[in-house]
Amino acid sequence: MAASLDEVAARAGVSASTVSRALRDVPGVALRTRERVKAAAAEVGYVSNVSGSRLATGKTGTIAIVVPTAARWFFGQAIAGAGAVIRGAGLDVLLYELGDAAGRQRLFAEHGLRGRADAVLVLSLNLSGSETRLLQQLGVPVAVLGVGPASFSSVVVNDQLAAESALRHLINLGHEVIGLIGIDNGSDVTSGSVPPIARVAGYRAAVSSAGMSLDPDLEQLDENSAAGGAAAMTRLISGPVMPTAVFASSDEMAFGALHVLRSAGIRVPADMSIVGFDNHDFAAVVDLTTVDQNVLAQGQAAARLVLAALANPGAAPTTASVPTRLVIRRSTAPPQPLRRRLEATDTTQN
Amino acid sequence: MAASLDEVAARAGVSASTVSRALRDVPGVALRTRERVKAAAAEVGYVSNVSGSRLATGKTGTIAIVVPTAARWFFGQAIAGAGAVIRGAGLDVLLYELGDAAGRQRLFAEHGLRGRADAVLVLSLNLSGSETRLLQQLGVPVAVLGVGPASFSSVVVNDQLAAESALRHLINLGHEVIGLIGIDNGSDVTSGSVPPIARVAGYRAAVSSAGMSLDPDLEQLDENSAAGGAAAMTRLISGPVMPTAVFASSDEMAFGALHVLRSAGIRVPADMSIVGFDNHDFAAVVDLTTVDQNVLAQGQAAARLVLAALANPGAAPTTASVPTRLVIRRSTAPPQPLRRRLEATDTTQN
DNA sequence: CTGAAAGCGCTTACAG
DNA sequence: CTGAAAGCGCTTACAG
Repeated sequence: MAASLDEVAARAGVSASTVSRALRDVPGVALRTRERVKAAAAEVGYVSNVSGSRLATGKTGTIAIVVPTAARWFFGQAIAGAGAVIRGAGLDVLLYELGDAAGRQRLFAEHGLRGRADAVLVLSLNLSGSETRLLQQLGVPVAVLGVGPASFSSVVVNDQLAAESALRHLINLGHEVIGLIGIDNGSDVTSGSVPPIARVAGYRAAVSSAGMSLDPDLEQLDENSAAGGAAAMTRLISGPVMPTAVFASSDEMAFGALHVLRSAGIRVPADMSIVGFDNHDFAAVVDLTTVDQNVLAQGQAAARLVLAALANPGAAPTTASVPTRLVIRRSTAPPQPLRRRLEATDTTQN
Repeated sequence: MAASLDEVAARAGVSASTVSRALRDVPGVALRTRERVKAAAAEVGYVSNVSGSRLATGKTGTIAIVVPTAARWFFGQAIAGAGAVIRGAGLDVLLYELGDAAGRQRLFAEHGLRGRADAVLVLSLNLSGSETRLLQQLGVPVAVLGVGPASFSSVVVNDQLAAESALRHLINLGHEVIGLIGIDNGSDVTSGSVPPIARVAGYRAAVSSAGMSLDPDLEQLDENSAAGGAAAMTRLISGPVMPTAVFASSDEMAFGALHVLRSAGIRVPADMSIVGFDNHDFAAVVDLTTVDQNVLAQGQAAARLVLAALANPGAAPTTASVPTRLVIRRSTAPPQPLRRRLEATDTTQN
């Protein structure tokens, strides 16, 4: 059904070699010849057979994106960002979702990627030593989104500093008892490796340097989801010491936390301030003060890194850093004087 | 660097043909020979070169998923569902995000898909006649998620019936003035084709058959996002007639609407009931009554359809229907008696 | 600037 | 059950 190179050659009255060269715009073909060939190709609706050219060139024209799942906000954004850059460069994207531990094992152990892509982009996965080795054995450029092995280019965000700035905002507002809702990745492959530790470190650093003491009861970890955030906030507001402000390590967790506060009659920000992390699409809708990390831009940057490595195979791996910024909305305010807080609490208990 | 078929053949002391047959588990190879070949392949770490086999067989071992963007909840779910089924069948997924109108044009007009995949899965796109024709000319099975041309298999949801059931719930609760927040896709390619019209039709059918009259002021369309939902709800509560309940055509719109109600001091469900559509991950968190449409399952079903078409090329296109169900949460309740409503409104205005 | 030929790494009738 | 040979549709030195 599809026309072949030879048909175009016959129609244009040249050899297949010339057709090949003319159509790919490689230099060394007379302008008139090139035009004649292109016209002939258009007439028969010729489309180059990718399998043929891949075999001949050894290039697949494809970049693999490896991701825990496409079904979560963060990864959807990252895929979209990286995908746009990749397609902009004329390459295809092959999407590998790990799904679960078995899927992860399968992809890495069984050479699932071998020969299928010219480069691979790993999004937010804590790569094990053996996984890193398997990726290296692929013999193609690899870039990662998030902290990765030194042998790969990477795109990072300074999570600790970003968390510190969020905390400082709370501290400058006058808060003296600040809780943390942190991410506990557990063994869930789909949760990726949103650097939870760096954000906790930022919380602790800011709290300590403000002269406040760290209290384990004020640090509640849970799974990175609205439900996890709700559970963590429930523990905070029923714990031994009630914070006047909370830093949540992700917006999704903050959303769940906000809901618990609302159900409990605890007003935001009057009775409790809350800051998230992400600047998720819904953060603006619920007026959540949050740390913006432009995930789309991170995906784009990662794709550019891998494209650069493809263009310049010898180059050393580089690390690109995407800036974050605090977005102030209406979920943060100075703490209320104690009396008003108690009154508000009484009202709630009616 | 990678070992070739011939190396394995030499090592196992057989011909390349036999290696090829043995490794792919095609019948007609002596058991002992097969084992010897597999052992030799394992020893040299042989991995079949996909370009070579693709050219020889004409099969790519790949299914293309065409989607407006991976950066929206609905499509992330659908990609994950379809992807799991496709990978389960041992095939790769090639992801084509349209991005914008230009990207859409490029993919369809420039034979972007030709020869790259054994089948294509189109997720929620209103295909034009020429796009349909171009897909047919690909000569591979095509399946769509959502309403599509009769020549392709499709997975649908009965949007009208689902909307009607949501409305009936509101009507049975005693609501007599019910607003609609509908989806206005406009010209945004990334919004896909969530069948907005069918949901509006369901709203109208239920309202009419309950003996209530349709009022254009009660139908507010906007873009399918939290911001759009917020804008539409703002118009509803500042319009000539104040509804006691609202049906939102998507959960994202409902989230925005809920936020506006909260800001306005209109209590849900005491002063206003609201039903969404999707059963988005966050719906449970905000206690939103909604129509569950299992998008993951829709993606899986679409992938199964395309796999079936691949296995049985002659078969006629089929349509699979994924059931929806109303999930009752705490955003719906009977309307308050008029007096209490007025009191509540007064309080708000203080 | 152009063409004939070899080759990319497999698979598959065909023959034995 | 096994092997030699042709072929899948391109690209690319090489020669002219």
